[in-house]
Amino acid sequence: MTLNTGAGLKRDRVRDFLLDFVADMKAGEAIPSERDLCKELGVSRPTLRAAIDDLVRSGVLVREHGRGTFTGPHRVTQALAATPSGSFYAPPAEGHWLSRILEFGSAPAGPQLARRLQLAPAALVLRVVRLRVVDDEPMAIERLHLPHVLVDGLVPDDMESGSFYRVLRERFGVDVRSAVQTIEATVTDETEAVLLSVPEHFPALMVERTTRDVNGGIVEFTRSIYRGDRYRVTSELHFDAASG
Amino acid sequence: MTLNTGAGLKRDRVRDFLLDFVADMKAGEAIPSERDLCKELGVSRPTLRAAIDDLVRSGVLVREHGRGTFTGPHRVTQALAATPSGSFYAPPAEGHWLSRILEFGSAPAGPQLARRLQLAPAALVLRVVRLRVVDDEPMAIERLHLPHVLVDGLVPDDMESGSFYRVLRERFGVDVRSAVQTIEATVTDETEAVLLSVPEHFPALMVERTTRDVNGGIVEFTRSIYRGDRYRVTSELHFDAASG
DNA sequence: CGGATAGAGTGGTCTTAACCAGTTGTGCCG
DNA sequence: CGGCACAACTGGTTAAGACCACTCTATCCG
Repeated sequence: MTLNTGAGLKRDRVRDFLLDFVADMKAGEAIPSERDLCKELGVSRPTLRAAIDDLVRSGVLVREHGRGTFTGPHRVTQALAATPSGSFYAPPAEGHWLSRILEFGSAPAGPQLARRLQLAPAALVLRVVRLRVVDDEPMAIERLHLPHVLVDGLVPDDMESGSFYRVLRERFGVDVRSAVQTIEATVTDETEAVLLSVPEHFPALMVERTTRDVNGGIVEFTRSIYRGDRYRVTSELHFDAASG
Repeated sequence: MTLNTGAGLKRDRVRDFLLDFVADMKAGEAIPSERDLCKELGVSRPTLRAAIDDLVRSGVLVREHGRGTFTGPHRVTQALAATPSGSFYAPPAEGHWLSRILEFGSAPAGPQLARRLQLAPAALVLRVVRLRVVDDEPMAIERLHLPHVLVDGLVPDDMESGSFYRVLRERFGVDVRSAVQTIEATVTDETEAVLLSVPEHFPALMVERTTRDVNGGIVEFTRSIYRGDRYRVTSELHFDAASG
């Protein structure tokens, strides 16, 4: 029982260790006590607890005061799914999706993007604008921004079809782990209306997403506009006893 | 500068203090440094940071390494993920929330609602329409529907302030466990526009939520309209190795 | 005068060390 | 034999301090 070699935050290494540890267990089984795990792994209890907190938040583990910590009921956690596809990230099952690349090129990040991607303002950023089309009907405009160093050699073809995240993993060794996503209501402006074939000021969802890899590094910042009449977001929430 | 009297967790008292503190500030303004706040409030840095963590998760504050901690963009941000403290059901953190009850009464479910609530069409359903107001500004219209048998004796006052879900638990023994939520883009109709003090056809989010208790029984079905300029939804996604 | 640099201040991470609060099993006492 | 109390777990909260990484600014040197 030992941690991986010293890359990244200790808390994340502990979390990953626990993920492996839990992988072979049945649902509802108890893991060792926090104090035991601290001794085994050679970390302090706050660090260990921070790692467990992550896994509790994502539903992998469940704590019970005075009894112990147990593996969660359902093992795979997919917190948020978007119709019609099922997932924001998996290639949609329903309909025939295509992407039309409208823009593809690198430029210095500038102050705003630098902040979003946690890069130096002068660092190169790959900017891709693509129109997503389902069954010949325009569905969304995605504006992706990725640190150029991560994806040197990426070509427009890579983004025309299939899973972009698979390309990232297999060709560039970038392993997407988590994302924070913000959704808000908006209406289309003139350009967006034309691209999406809807009237100007048509209801739409603006989705901003920041994606991170296994080490917590930022992989992409994306701002997308989805047609309001064709797109909805579904999510499932879970609470523990303490929730007010 | 001092904390409230000693009820509840210190971390939560610090968080509430910061909420009050931040209430009078403009968007993007800096709060005092962590070390200064510790001295002022007489708490340790881990405790102070735990409180700030909550507010960062719910979008009230934004941290910038090496620069400081700042108030978030002036919007109400609601975390979709259920976090230990800033849950979906707690009144959102920023500003002073009130409810104005517009409608409150029971009637037979009818075919549509019966299906949503899994009741007989003749079963009584409590219907509540309330306008949610933040800092004197209308924010959302909520239309709640609950099986009447679950909440017999509920009065409008119960929904004017505080946590409705706490009332459910403490007074009616209903223990909320999970919810499925759907978000889509829309624009306000005439009635909604008047209530929300925005123009007709203004961008808005429609949120439908079905809530279940610990036994899987349906507790409520709610359809709400939120002002698009003041409301956003944030969620955190996690993937395991298999995600493509 | 301008650019490099050192220092002060910021948040970020981790450790050690208590003590509090539930749960459970065991053993004593009635 | 049965019930109650205590002891030994469990997770929950807070403290105090050290050190790292990043940002900004003011000063010094060319």
